[in-house]
Amino acid sequence: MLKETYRTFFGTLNNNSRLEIIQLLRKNPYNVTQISKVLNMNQTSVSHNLARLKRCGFVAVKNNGKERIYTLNSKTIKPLMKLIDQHMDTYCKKYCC
Amino acid sequence: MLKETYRTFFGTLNNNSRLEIIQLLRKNPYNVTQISKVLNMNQTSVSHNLARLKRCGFVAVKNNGKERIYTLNSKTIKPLMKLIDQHMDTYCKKYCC
DNA sequence: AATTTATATGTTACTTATTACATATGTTAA
DNA sequence: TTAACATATGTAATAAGTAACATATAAATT
Repeated sequence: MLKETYRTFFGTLNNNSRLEIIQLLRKNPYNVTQISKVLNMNQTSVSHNLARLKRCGFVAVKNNGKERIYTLNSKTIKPLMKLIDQHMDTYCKKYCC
Repeated sequence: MLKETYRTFFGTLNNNSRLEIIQLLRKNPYNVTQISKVLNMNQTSVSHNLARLKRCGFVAVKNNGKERIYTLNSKTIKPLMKLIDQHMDTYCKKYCC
């Protein structure tokens, strides 16, 4: 059902840890340990959150030996985040928060 | 803080009632009672949710006598929803849900 | 000015999500 | 083949969000 798909989509984005991961991956691809260290999150939390991001097509992963390198979806999520930043610049200073 | 702004933004979208309201307002502006009837939600719930949507710049409101007519932000939220629909079309059938 | 209609707000029981623990799996190197 | 490193998954206490009640405000009609 469409409604549930939206919920999965936005539920995925509505989380500090996942947003921090997304912001990091906007710059560069990283593996789990790197994300974990840079963001000062424990590894299991990073893995759980990456699993959810992957399930929704926000990130893709490729294996490199024992590492797994995560990349942000540049076709849809990168431009989406840009559009959202624009909305926040224009509206969220006045109305939100 | 930026992180909190994102949370407010996505938290607003991560809710069935508010998503239904947004989908309805993508078609047309409506007043509270109309939204309430069409979506079969109680009025207080609709008002609470519209208040949050307004706080974040998702909707605008104008008074018409005792009615208040709510309009979806056509500059940012309409195109945003379109982009999200595109992402879901491409990725969410395979990965999500 | 009292009544009706339209909308907004305060509060709380209940539902849902998150985080972090313990632990499992998978890969490489000695 | 076992030790070490990298990542994933199951589970549960805790934290956060939701819905719906009661009630307040505001405009128009009588």
